[in-house]
Amino acid sequence: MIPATSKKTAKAQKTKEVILKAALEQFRKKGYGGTTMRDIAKQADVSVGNAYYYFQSKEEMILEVFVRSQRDAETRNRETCRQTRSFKARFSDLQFHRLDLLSEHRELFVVLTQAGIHPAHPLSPFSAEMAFLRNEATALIGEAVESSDLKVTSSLRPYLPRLLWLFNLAIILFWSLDGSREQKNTRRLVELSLNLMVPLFGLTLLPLAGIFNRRVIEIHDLLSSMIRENPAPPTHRKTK
Amino acid sequence: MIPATSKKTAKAQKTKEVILKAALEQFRKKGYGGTTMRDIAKQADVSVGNAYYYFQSKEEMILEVFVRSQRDAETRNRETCRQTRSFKARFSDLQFHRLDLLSEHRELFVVLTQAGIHPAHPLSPFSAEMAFLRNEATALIGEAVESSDLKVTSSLRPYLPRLLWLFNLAIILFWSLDGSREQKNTRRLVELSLNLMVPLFGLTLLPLAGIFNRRVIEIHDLLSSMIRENPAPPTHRKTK
DNA sequence: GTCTTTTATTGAACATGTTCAAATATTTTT
DNA sequence: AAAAATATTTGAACATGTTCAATAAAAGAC
Repeated sequence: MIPATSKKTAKAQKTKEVILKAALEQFRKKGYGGTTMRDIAKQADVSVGNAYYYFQSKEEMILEVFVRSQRDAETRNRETCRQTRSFKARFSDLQFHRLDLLSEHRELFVVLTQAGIHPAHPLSPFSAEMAFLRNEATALIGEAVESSDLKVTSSLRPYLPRLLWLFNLAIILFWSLDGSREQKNTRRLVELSLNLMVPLFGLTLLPLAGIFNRRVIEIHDLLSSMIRENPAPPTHRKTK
Repeated sequence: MIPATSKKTAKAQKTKEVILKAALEQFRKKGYGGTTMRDIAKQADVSVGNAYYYFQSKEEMILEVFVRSQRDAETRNRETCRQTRSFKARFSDLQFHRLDLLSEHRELFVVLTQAGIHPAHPLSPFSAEMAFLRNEATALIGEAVESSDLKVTSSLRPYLPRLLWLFNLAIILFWSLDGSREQKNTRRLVELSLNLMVPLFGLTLLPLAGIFNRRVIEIHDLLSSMIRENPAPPTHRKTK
């Protein structure tokens, strides 16, 4: 969980929980845009100001959902990794376990994405504030790649986790907009993309592929320059 | 231009112009977020309500800028096409002519992108309302590909304009966030991407590439399913 | 147990995008 | 040119995310 206003009273922690639950219920019932902070406060039986004591903004409530699902996906994915060495299986599982968990809140991720477009926005997946989440996610992907059957040149290998994480972001965006039944289209997109990517990774082993590989790395670096690394690792405080 | 409230008085047209100019000046001076509708109205010396008579929302003012640049890029790109058959040259030019024109308003496109995330939003590049712009842009790319030196299998060729248009969107997003001097990074990204893509397109001619090509087409179709085609061409009305 | 400091809670006030009914100006009809 | 119809303009009112000074509750110090 977010390490902001945490180790206070136990009661406070509970209030936060109540507010979050109220928010989610309202979101589900009336959609994010249709829910006002006053609605949420009323449902949680607290004042509007109190909600702002626990959440920096309406948007930030969404984040909380995401963070929790990340933790959940983590333990679950380790299991899957034990069961199969297939990269495709591992990676799909990683995607879909979480997405299935969150399927009721798909709409919320559109909002999160909108905010996140701007790398400096606290909720952006590229922001310094999100560094911890990003690193967790990237590491998880790294684990999935590590001992898998994926064939790829070793020069590219260190960059894979982050590249796949970026891909992951794109998938989440697509998913959040995917109105097809049970998000069939997202499943299809992941499947198709992997079918395209995995063999291409295999081709990076060819001697002539060197020039391509280098370019992929350069693109990786360029995209990575959007990421704001976490400046202060130990003390967690209000990151306003 | 947008075919909404148009063929009215000449004076009205002028007022719209005045308001738009005022808006842009304020945006440049104080940023999009820092500018209020009241600021704009004051600067344009009209009432707030009047601004809303011409623009459906604050966001829509941004669009107007984009639409105008598109027209401009169009004539200019035709020229370039006459001068070179190199696909890379043509495509880069297409990108950068427009982006250079708009470089003062880079920030605005972040806002546009945020809105556009949702395909149903009127300002989304995927929306029905934007169909005309999208089609213009896609057609322009089509022209650039047509008689160029690009080597690519014929089965993929019909899909290129739209695929490249999607790529184009990604570039614009990157550009709008690119703080490097004179957007050097965006230039680099386009260059690197083309260097990666163009040879890959060449590879689609190989006999073994068929399966890849088919997958690319399937991905294309999937992504295209996000696009809302224009349903009612003639009568334009409030699309709230 | 009382005093002090910290944490939690409140609701009214604020900022700002947007709407709307009414007023004014312009164009069209007769 | 008067009347009718239509287009433009206004500013006050509205909705809603957010802030803030004041208050209450809890925890800690003594």
